[in-house]
Amino acid sequence: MELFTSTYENKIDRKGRVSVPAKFRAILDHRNEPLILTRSLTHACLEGMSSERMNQIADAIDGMDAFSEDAQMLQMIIASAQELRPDSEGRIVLPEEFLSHANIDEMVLFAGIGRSFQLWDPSQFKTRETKSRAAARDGQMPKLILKPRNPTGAGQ
Amino acid sequence: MELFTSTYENKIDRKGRVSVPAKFRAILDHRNEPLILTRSLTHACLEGMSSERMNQIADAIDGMDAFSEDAQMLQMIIASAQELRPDSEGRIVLPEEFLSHANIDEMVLFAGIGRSFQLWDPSQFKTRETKSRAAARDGQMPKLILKPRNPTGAGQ
DNA sequence: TAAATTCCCATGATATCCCATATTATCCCA
DNA sequence: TGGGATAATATGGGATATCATGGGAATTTA
Repeated sequence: MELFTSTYENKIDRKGRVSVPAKFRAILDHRNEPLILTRSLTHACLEGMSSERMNQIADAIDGMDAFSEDAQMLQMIIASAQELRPDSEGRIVLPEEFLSHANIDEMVLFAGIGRSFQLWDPSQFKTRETKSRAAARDGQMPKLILKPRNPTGAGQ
Repeated sequence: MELFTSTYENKIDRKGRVSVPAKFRAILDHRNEPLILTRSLTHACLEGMSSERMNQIADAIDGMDAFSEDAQMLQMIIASAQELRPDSEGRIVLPEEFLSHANIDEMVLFAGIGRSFQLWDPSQFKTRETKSRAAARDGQMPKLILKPRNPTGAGQ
């Protein structure tokens, strides 16, 4: 499975359009799946993913007690989701509630985080990155235990 | 598993391209995997690895609480990683943020360190090497404990 | 019908492809 | 074992393709 990696900083034009990075589009196109955006529950950013990933989240919520506080909170992820179809040039228009949630005005920073990606106001992302790197230098790195992967992907 | 060994010093041409040492390419090609570069969290250098390792990190994140601090720090690793496909001559173009992180300008030193390799500014690497060797002569040699390997390689 | 959205084409910048060449490493045979 | 032949590698540069971005025109929405 291809991963969303790296960061890209793209401009919002006067019509409100912004290019989805070609590498990200290629991953979505390759799976022939539409792009889903949601507002992050914990950060001033947006989450982008394939609809398959959104289904995984729905499945995870279905596995919980449906009336629990946790389930209801996570349902907000799905409630805020929008399917955005890029135009023939690979651009999308971010709705107003998305822009304000992430404090995005003229530039969008796309950050690949593996199975999904995030959309940030560039300066807010850079602040976060600086803090993470400082924490890493201070030895606050999380334990990372790498497991050999099943070549067939069957165990995934 | 084949190891990345030895050091190579290659030139960055006026288009910003630099040859990945053929020996390193052969290891990656052999696994048919793209090359991933990240900025080291601890040093002024870049880390090169196969995408297999990036997938392992993504798997580890999926197994964690998605909203935890730990998961977020690991996501930052993926966000700062770039997948670089060498051209038909085996060259890559190092993006600006990578060059500045490692203080690389016209030459790149590739240092094989086993399961992965590093990219350094040649003079900074040589300074490091000198210091390490001096420390070793001063008796600051770490204990090196070797274990017999499982011939099948199953135990990693 | 005015405003907003979508479609389509244009363009500059950048990255990639492809071929050429010098230099180094490897091979092979006397 | 030496040394010329051969192959692999790093490097250079022109041609081509891709990508992000811009904007006019057509279409939809309110």
